[in-house]
Amino acid sequence: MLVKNTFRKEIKEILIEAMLQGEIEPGIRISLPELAKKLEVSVTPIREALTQLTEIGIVTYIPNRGFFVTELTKNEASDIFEVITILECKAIEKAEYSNEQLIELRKINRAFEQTIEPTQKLKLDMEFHQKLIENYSNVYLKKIIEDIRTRIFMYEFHFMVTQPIQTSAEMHNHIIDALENGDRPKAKEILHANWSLSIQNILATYKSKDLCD
Amino acid sequence: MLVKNTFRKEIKEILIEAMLQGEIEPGIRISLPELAKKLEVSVTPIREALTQLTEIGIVTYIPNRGFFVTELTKNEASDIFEVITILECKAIEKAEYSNEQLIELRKINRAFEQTIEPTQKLKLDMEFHQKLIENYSNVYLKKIIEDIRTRIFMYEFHFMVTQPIQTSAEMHNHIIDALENGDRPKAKEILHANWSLSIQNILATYKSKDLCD
DNA sequence: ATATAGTATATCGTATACGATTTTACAAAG
DNA sequence: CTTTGTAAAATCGTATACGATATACTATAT
Repeated sequence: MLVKNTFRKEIKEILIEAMLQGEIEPGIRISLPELAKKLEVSVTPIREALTQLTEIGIVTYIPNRGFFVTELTKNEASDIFEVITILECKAIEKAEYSNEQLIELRKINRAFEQTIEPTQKLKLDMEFHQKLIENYSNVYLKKIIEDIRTRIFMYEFHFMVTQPIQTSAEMHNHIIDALENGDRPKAKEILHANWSLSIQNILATYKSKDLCD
Repeated sequence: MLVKNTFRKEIKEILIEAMLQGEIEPGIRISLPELAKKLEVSVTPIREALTQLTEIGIVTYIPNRGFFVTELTKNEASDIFEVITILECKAIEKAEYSNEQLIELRKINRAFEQTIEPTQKLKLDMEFHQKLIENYSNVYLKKIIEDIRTRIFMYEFHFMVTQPIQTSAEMHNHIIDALENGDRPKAKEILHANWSLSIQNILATYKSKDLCD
């Protein structure tokens, strides 16, 4: 089943994908024996993968109790929102955008706008953001963004946060417009609002579900 | 020997401290059997700690060969410089500074200015930066800064980078002045220059030692 | 009926074992 | 002397074992 690369690497990827698919939800404890059985490996590489994921915050470790998928507190929501916003704004400030890329961005956004299936929608939203900073050279910065983005999308999926999609797709279009016009400040401003919208929607859903403070 | 907490957590801390002390230097392979012997534990928690450290970039993993302390490439130097600068600038833009804190900052900086012992000097430089953003509430952002700062100081130690200390201490003082005067843009500008100085010194030392491109 | 204590079970965190891979050492050939 | 090939040793990555801890369940006391 698990071949090539270390199991640890593969398991990490599987876990992240499972979180993005809603198979593993925030708050739950990840059962090492169950996962080991499911993946047909021992708990050793699973533990190693999970300890890695604690480092980026998507998994929380509690001694003697195990690994839990991190729930989002209001404080942390604003914390990560702040970080992703300034870093992604820095990225679009400095990235290069060819015509091909802008066309590709519009294409993704059109698909995003037109899809109604929630999982697909989230995937396209994520894809848009990935494409947006694809050409930015700072690998380190992109990794941080990637980690945060994964978490945000996981929470959106978890709560089936339904963004006002026209608003979000419109924002994406305005970002692309601004980039096309070379108006980086404008693009940043809209991107800031776009992430703000995401986080606010998550927090609004929290309030209605009274889950986590 | 290792009691309380998980071994993994303690080992991670020990490893980071050893890197900051120059006992484990960039580029070397971390021998699991040797470390296990030295710390009187099995390799299991060591591996777990090391896999965590790969996630923040301070350790690099190569399949079947093991864990290495990450060497600094020129690209990565500018990558992490960019990230720490924007994040630390954001932190001082938003942090609160009491009189007590400004006094404490000056105190640390005075010690930094007056010390000649390289290890102690680096520690004080690090302490200054820690105190600088201590009151900023964004825990997530502070962790990212902490991780990067650890790496930078490790490289400074590794190359015994001797900053023009009067310049650096002066910059610190100007930052404090600006904060005292409520001039956050000014403080940010000087902080930016301060980190730029650090990174440039590291890169200059690289060039003279022709180690890593 | 509820609370507490004791026991059984499941899981966690680490140690040890073992096959796979890499590194090192040494011998043979050019 | 240098290069190549082979064997031995060391290490890596994962599986398994086991004592420690947490959780679940049962019995007893109030």
